[in-house]
Amino acid sequence: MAVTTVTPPPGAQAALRAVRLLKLFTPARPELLLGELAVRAGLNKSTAHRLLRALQSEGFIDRNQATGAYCLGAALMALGVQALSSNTLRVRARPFLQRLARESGETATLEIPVDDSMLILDEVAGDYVIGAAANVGTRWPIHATSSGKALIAFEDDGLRRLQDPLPSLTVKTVVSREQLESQLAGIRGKGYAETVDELEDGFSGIATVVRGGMGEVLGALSIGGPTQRLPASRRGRLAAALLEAARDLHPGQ
Amino acid sequence: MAVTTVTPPPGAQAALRAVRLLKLFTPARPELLLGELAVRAGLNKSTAHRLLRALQSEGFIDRNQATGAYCLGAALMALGVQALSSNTLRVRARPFLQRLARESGETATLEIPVDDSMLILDEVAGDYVIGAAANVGTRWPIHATSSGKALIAFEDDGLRRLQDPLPSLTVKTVVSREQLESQLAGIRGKGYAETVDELEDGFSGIATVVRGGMGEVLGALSIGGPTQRLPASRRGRLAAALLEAARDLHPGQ
DNA sequence: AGCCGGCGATCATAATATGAAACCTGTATT
DNA sequence: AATACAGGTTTCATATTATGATCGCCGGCT
Repeated sequence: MAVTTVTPPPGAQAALRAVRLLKLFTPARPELLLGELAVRAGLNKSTAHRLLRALQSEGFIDRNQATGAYCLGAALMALGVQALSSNTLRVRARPFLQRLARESGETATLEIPVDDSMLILDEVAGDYVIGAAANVGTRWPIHATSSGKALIAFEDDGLRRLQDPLPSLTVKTVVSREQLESQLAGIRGKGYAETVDELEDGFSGIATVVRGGMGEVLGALSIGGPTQRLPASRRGRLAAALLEAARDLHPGQ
Repeated sequence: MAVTTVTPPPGAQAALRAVRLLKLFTPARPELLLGELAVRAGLNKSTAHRLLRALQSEGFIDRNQATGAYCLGAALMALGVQALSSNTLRVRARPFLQRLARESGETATLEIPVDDSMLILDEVAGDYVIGAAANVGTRWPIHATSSGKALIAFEDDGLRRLQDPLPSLTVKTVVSREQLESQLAGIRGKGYAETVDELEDGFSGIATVVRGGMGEVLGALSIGGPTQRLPASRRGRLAAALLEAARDLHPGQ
């Protein structure tokens, strides 16, 4: 819920390196070899090995017994899910998500920024399966999501989060930084952002930011669904409900 | 999937300390102050502070803007869920869980050990809601679960995992180490373990271990439900299906 | 106003992490 | 079968990096 980016601290190099090793594991590369890890983290093989051992001894890293490859460990799964379920914003936002999903019939999500992506903290589906939250924990690039655009529009120095170059996910994805920046004023004016076929062909969404007690941007509420069910007119109507929810969710008075 | 416990490594003190700081956060204490963290981790306040900053800069730690209290961060949520969903055992076990749940009508789970507890890696409910996996990511004490008992019975030096003293969850919980150890031979003989009202009053379960390619114990498959629906006779019958599933799940032909 | 509890910064000290090199082990290659 | 290779693991001298006692700071409480 950082309103300010925390300064990279001195005197904790080893801890930082260990964390960065963990972050090298992605859904696309769930298993990595020592050499790869060392190169990607910019570490000496010995150093990487030592840190990985430490992480392994705590269960944050595990190894494929057969291949010897490193992968993320069970303790990390436990801690991650725990972090998710004990998140106060998530708990507070739940009823609002339910209401948004019920009233719109579409899927409502709560998302927060993680590095250069938006993480789905919670999700309530609309007309389909109730209770299913299949996408909780997944991440999407900031520049292609409505929630991400809302975030960089309203957060101080939000643009710092954008990766370079902006990856293209569909033919509609905005990959020019200038073009993206030119949308921000409009988003600030309306109070919400939109994505139409930019993330995935046939998917549209709208989103607005959620603020904390000090007015700092914590994340975003969003509603999303099939593009053909969400023309501009309907997006505009749903946005009103979204803005109301975000306002009511705000703690400060 | 450690068949051997990894030796606590030298030369990675800072990384270890950082990880241990993270582990101080529990569902019961999701927010902690610097002082508490330092004391519980056995660290100097300065050291704890420095490490926390490093973790915060990477999004593993976050702070409650209002109170200043430390809590687990968003990057950890993302990484934890990612670890969960990219777990190969989980993917492989899924169809077996579904079959067990369908055939028994009860809830089937896949669990793995994390420190002194069993973590629910995946879950398929039986007759009730399909697809709901409400308990994935939660942990239970090893000594009170059928999966935990199966684990310590079949794993080399499994007893090392037991905490001391054994906490009591219900009046039936086995809290004597000797009594627990005396059950292990029986479990090894039958091939599966049971828990009856030991974890929660009215809940019973059976479990057997899952092994990896090298014969090492990876975790446990279990079936659980209301005690009144699961008398000894039925538990025995279900155990056969459980053992078969565990055998078929085994990779090494 | 003044106090108090908690967080954050500083800095001399030495403990700790570092990485080059050598070693080992199992797998492909000739 | 012998050899080369690719990856993992261990070692150890070096100095970089982490450490923690102390002090300063800020914001709430009385």
